[in-house]
Amino acid sequence: MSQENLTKNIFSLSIPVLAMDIVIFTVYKWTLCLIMNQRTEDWSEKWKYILPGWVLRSWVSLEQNFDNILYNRTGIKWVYKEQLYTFWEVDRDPRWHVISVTYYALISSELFLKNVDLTKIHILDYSKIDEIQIWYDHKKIITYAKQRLDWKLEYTNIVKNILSTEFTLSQMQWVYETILWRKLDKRNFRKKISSLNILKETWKLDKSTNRPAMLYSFTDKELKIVGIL
Amino acid sequence: MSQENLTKNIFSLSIPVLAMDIVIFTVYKWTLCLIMNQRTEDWSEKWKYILPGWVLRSWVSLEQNFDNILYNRTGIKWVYKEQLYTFWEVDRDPRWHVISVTYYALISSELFLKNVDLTKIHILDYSKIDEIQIWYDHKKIITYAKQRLDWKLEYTNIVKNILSTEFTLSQMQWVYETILWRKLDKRNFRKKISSLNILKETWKLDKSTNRPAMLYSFTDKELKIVGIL
DNA sequence: GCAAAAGTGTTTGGTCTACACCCATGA
DNA sequence: TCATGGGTGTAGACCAAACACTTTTGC
Repeated sequence: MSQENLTKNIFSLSIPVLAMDIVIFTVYKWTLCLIMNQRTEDWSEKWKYILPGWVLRSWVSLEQNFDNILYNRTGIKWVYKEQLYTFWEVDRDPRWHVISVTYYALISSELFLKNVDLTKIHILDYSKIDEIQIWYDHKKIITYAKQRLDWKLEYTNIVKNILSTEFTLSQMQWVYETILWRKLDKRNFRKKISSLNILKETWKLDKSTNRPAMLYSFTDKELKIVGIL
Repeated sequence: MSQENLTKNIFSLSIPVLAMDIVIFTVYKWTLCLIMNQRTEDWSEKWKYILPGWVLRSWVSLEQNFDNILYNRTGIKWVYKEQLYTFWEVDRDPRWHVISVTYYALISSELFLKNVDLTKIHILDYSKIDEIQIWYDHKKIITYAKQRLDWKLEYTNIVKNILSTEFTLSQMQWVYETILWRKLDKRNFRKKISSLNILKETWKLDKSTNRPAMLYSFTDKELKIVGIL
């Protein structure tokens, strides 16, 4: 059944359409970015940015659905993800009642750029989202996802899902500073991170800067609750 | 359309059934309790406890749906509520794919007992849930709700939704101790609470104990993020 | 030799914890 | 007068924040 016939049938039962939308964050060129599609509205020529997503079918769990959307749009099989919230989406066509289960995800920009076809999906600067056209209430979802991301950065080791596997402490601090949008004290940051025992030295050096810096990696593979800031 | 015909039609489209289940907590006789219905399984005579809930229809927002379930089952029009999580429910009948949007809610036992018909809905001791029969994976939902409740107790003024409008500091401390299931130091508790400026004295006395105690009420109507413990 | 980023300690103020006794009332 | 729960303060440990200079390298 086509997507269009399906939604028509769903309307006739007077039940809501169940969909999934996903918010994918990355840090690219030291800037927090979103991965989004573009679509025209049916009744106009205007292009708008829209979160990757589609209408849910049976037989597939929510997590599997996420993975399918991700793979379909980016060619990537696994990223860190977390369920965000389930929204009742109000539409301008009053026959439409969409309930959208949303997830957010983190990806390192290296992994993203290696797999993706940039003619089909776009990477856009989070700080500019107020200036661009966004599909319906997807901006509300993005704002909610950003709040959750901020919180998780402060209280867990989630940041490892945005960093590449080896990184310097300065790079890690820059990621915190760009996402949380505030300056952190270098000495206090390093002291705190090293007291948490979540990193190990690789004893390799990053020579891309003037004075070479130690490269670190995370000791734990799993998400861990730790007060970072 | 009957609920049964509706679900049959939904299956034929091979989309998941969308439902809502709600977890209602209260503190009754200094014990954390759940408000649940009872239902027999179709193919057996066994009675099991089930969370209040039903299949979602169009035209009604998620929050409105919650209020409708609450009113239908308890006769109560408003309680504090929060969306919890959206679960993909695996059932023993493989044709069934249920996606359940869950909420949790808090209510003072006075308000609950004033409105409810106890032949239609039950109040049961949270600490005994391992000993009773619970519908499918509703226990998983309850456990998740309890974690969220614990967290919110520690970091917000959410406790006011379980207490009656005027209460003594000892009553407040008892609520924390029964829900979090640990002893708190009386002096430190009172010091912390009073430093937060979230309560005001009513200058009335509770004379039900030996030495009369000051009755307090909350200054803020809204949920507020404050580190309580 | 100088520009650029890496790396490193100490002091201070605030917050958390542990802990024990007197007070007001009802029975 | 005694049993019951209400109410109060202090000392030590720990944690967070503020703050500036030296080191290593590339150019």
